[in-house]
Amino acid sequence: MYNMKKVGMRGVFVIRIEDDFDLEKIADSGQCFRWQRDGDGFRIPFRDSLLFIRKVGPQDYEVDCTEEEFDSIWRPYFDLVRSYRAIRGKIKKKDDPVLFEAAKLGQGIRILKQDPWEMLITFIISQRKNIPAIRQAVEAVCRAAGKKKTAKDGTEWYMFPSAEEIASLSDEALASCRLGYRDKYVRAAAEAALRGEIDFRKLSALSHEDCLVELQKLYGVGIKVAQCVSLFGLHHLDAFPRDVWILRVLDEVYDGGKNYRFDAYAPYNGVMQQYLFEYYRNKNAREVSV
DNA sequence: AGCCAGGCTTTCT
DNA sequence: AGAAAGCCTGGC
Repeated sequence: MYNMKKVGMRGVFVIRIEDDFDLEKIADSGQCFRWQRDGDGFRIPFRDSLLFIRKVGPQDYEVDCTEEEFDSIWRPYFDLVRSYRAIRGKIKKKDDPVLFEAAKLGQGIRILKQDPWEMLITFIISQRKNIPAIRQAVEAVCRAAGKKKTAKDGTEWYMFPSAEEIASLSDEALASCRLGYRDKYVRAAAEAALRGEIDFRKLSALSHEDCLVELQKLYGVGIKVAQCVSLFGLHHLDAFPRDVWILRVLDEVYDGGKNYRFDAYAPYNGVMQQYLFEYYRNKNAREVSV
């Protein structure tokens, strides 16, 4: 899938990625809310690691970690063992011209393998918020409850807080994150995790459908949030979150969803959802701004 | 049982 | 002012 070559500096090397991979599109795709633009690259927090990555050639990316760290942490995170070009190739223009166009514009999007706990809290917070507001709220929770870290180059950042750390916040401290009515959902999820009522090690052994049932037992978690956690946190690539944009495109293009061919794209409907989401959101944004 | 309206906090455009 | 990657509650 990719070749690697060192460029000399300690803990810095260049990786070649010969598949769909577009940092800008992934950053804007609404699946990750903590990526930070930094110069011509991105700083990406994940568990207790922080990666700086920037594009240095058509398929070449400089990363500030060791090869071992890239292989063990970041290759799975970016899902580089899978070919998204091949998934995109399943879409035929004659079968579905809208999805074909969406996938062409969305080429480079991947489904990241993110931390399921972080995804649960993040998508609880996302309810009725736009993306900039989600970023702000998630970062506030990290600052309030997460461990402070200092990267090799001195950059300070905060880990996403554990269930224990969130549960131990006072009402005042949680309220200062300004989550609005969602703060009681966040606290309930943290307390459920402490009681063992939600355990992602057990959840990862279940089918996508069983995951949805388990996740929806949590207060404040409905079908939309459950699908997002399943797709972005548990990497069930057939999960198909229906947000307002997807409901809109299913209604307007696929006759309420009847004409969208889920069977044809299984088990990758979640990838298709990302193409449709980006395409329709950007299309609408352009129309509004004109 | 299953559907639907109303309400909810805050931020961004 | 209206919309924003929704969900809960109560009433039919």
